[in-house]
Amino acid sequence: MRIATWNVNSLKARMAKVEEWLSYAAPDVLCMQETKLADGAFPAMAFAALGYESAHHGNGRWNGVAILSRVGLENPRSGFVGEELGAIEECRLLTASCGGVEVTSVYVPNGREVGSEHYDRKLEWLDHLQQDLVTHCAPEGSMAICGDFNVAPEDRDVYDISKFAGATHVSPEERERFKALQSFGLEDAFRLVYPDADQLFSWWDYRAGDFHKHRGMRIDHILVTRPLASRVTYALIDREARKGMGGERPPSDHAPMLVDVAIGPASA
DNA sequence: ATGGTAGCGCTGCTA
Repeated sequence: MRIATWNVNSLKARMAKVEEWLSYAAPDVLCMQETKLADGAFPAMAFAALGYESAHHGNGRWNGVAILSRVGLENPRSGFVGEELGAIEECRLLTASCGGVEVTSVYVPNGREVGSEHYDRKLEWLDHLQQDLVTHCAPEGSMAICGDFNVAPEDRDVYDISKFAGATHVSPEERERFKALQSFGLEDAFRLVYPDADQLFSWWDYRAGDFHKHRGMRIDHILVTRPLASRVTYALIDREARKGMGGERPPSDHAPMLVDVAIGPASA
């Protein structure tokens, strides 16, 4: 089974690129973030025509998460467990059962600046995610939590740690919470395949030519429980998909990431 | 170089 995640930065602006990417990357499951769509505007029919069932959770202007699956999609549910109408999670969390795997599409708050109220909300949001996992999920099951975590787990996951002094995405508090997810029983699928690779990124600022200067961060992750981790055969951050073509605008500030797990109908 | 770009949507916010 090929599981992928992509922060598309507006599905409305990116639909053609997403369809193109589906056709050549051929994931069985794709988690998207920042669709920036209301549920009623989500192009479920277009994805169905490509063979994908889908679920979407969005309010419109900001955030918005989705799951596409061509190996079945059952029991979609959004938000934190027991939460009233997404008051805390803000259309950033969606889970569904896809081909025997509990798949979550997650878009963690950015945090803006360390010490700001937005930063505090980011930490609280990550605590909520952890609490839901501990209370309602079993690490011995088959789970994949995929998305934009807005956390670079290690110094080697940013282009120059000295440029990030006091910045979000690398603070000890954020990294502690990322490690807590791992302690629950979730493994960073990228690191299973590339334990020694440095300077491989999933996001580059649109500004100042950062992409072409290789100034990025690895903040998009696929975390898998051990039954899946033991069957991971391949992983890739598709940097090519971040390039603009022939002077076009770049497709998103994030590259898609995928992982192959040797289970299910599409196993390698 | 405390700059810079993209998306939404029409003013400034979010990233």
